[in-house]
Amino acid sequence: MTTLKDISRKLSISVTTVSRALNGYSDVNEETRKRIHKAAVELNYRPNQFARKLVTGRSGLAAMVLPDDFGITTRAIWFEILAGLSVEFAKHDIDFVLKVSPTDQIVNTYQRLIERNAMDGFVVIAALPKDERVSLLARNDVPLVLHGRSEQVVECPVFDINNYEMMLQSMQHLLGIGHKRIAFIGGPANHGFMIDRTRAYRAALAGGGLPFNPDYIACGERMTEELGMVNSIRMCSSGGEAPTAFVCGNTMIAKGIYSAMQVLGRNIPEDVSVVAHDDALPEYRAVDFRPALTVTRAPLRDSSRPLVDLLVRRIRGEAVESLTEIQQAEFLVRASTSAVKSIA
Amino acid sequence: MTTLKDISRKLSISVTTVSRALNGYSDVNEETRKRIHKAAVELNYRPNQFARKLVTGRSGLAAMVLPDDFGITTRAIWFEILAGLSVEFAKHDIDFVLKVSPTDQIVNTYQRLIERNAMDGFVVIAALPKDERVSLLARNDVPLVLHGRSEQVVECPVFDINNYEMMLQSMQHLLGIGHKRIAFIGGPANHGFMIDRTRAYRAALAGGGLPFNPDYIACGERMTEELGMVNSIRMCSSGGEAPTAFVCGNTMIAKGIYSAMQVLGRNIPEDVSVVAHDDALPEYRAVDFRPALTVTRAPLRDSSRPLVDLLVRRIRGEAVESLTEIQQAEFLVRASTSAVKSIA
DNA sequence: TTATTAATCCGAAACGTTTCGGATCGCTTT
DNA sequence: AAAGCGATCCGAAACGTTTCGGATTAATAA
Repeated sequence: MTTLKDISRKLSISVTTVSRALNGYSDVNEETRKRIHKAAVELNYRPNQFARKLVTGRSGLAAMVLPDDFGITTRAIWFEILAGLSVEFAKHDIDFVLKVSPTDQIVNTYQRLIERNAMDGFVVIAALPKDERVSLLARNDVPLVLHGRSEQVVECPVFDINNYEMMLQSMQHLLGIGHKRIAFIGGPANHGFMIDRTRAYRAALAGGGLPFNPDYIACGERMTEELGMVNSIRMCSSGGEAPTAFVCGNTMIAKGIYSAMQVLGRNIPEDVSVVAHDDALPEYRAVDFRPALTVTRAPLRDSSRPLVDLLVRRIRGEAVESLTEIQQAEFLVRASTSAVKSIA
Repeated sequence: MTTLKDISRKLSISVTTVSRALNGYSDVNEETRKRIHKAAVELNYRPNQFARKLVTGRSGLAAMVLPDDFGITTRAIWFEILAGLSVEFAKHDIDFVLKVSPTDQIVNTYQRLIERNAMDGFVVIAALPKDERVSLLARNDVPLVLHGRSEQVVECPVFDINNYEMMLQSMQHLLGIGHKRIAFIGGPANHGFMIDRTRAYRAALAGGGLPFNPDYIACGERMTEELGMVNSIRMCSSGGEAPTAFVCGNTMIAKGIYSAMQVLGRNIPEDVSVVAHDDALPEYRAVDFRPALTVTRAPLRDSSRPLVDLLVRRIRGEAVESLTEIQQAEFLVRASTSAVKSIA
């Protein structure tokens, strides 16, 4: 543990100057700066972040709070996000702390964390339209970055993918090849991204002169294979006409639909087309589906960097107005979609 | 942000006494202690852990370093572990920081973390017989707790499950109902737990007077469905006699075997018995297998508490000798195992 | 020559704790 | 009456930074 004082002593230079040299202030001679840097590496100096925090207020810690029932989707996804955040924060010399809390205690957990005043910032995932976490943090003036747009007007950086246009694109593809009965199996109805996608779904139907059929839309808290399976089976086997195409909130849902169609003896894409949004989870690779899955693709891993960058810039004090980033998903047509057969 | 000084001022009591009262020292009058506690909650006092760290050396931070290729198994498992650790550490007022690092940089990452001197301790998972991480940490005298026994004699707390006896139990069950050709599909050969299980596998065979057939044992870096699938198919379709029973390193491998047996047209348990070790991952529930899977069960989630407890006790300075804990797995016989048919 | 200025440097205070080494006071022993 | 003791309290230093407000020197401008 070498300290500023050690360097100071060794070089007979004041602690002040050593500190200023190391922090790149302009009022230190270039030559002494070099000596100081040299001594610093020789002595293997590492600034004590706790001492620094005491005076600057910055701790070099950022956190994320997760519900212990894992919400929206599966563990694998969360891990993907966590891993990405950890490495991105590391690039900024920030340690990433993970808090897991009972779902009904999430807000309390935030409250305690805010009081302790140890975190430089938070990343908040899966924004709800009115998000209590967000308002709590914003009210206490602690930096946060939001994944997904929240309806409430808050002063905080936001990262999101273009859910609306993404969905529009999928729909227009299907409409363009003649589909008239298109179902949408999505996620939790109250989440921002689902609201956007639903809006786009309805807009696309309207644009194509098609009616909105409430039986053709399914929501669910957890976007799993099961959700895709049970809902697609239900839609295909209820009295009315079955959909000729499905749009899925993610690839797991699509996987469920694939299984369901196999059970029902319908072929993809001859009988049913399938499109999904692809977060690029390594465990559900769209190209490995048989037939390969047509998707809008926006790798979840790619969201870590913008999230962290935005948060860091907010912590550094940049104006919030400039801190919004929307990622465009790419549209990849593969073998799971084809023109509708006119026999319908 | 209220500080000791605020309480001190409000009560006209020295900062020293306030500090000592709050920390439970005996040299403060019971009545003043009460006044101080009252004022502390009124002012919503939260000790500044950074100031504290400066003088005590304890930061209230513990970390785990993971490889970015996730090693041994799937993301879901890691998340299970992380979540458990986070909530257990929280009970001790310790923040859990997650570091993800390129696999070939793991040791460097530890090195830097040690130099920065910011973590009170580390939890190290999946011990190798000679584990560089462990020796590095131990050499620098930083507290760690080990999951899985390491061969090298280090002074550090260890938590593990009884891999050897567990395996013995599975084998004896199979031997007891008449199986003579028992295969073992495990995990990465160099890991401690795999070594223990392999030893038990061979010991059980020897105990039953059976030969060790190297074709009947399969290792693999990642304990996935695929591993179970390809190896069981290979074993069943090579020239010699097929195994009548499989012991699996985890339930994912078992799942792979189930699929493989279906493909090969063999029935479980009529043609083939299957036993697995069950970490109790919510996504692979042994009771939901068809037929339900016989297992040795030791929920991974249950390991968080002992791990954290051991580490905290080590940090507090308890003698390392007392800090070893071995969890006994329970053996649950279900429908996937039955007496061997004599037709073989 | 003297006043300004630019380039360097530094002392001391501050951040919020903990802890060492007493100090005070009233009682009990000798 | 002096000494000793237990119960309470406290001042000041220390932990390792950053930063405010100068101080010093030499060169430049008046």
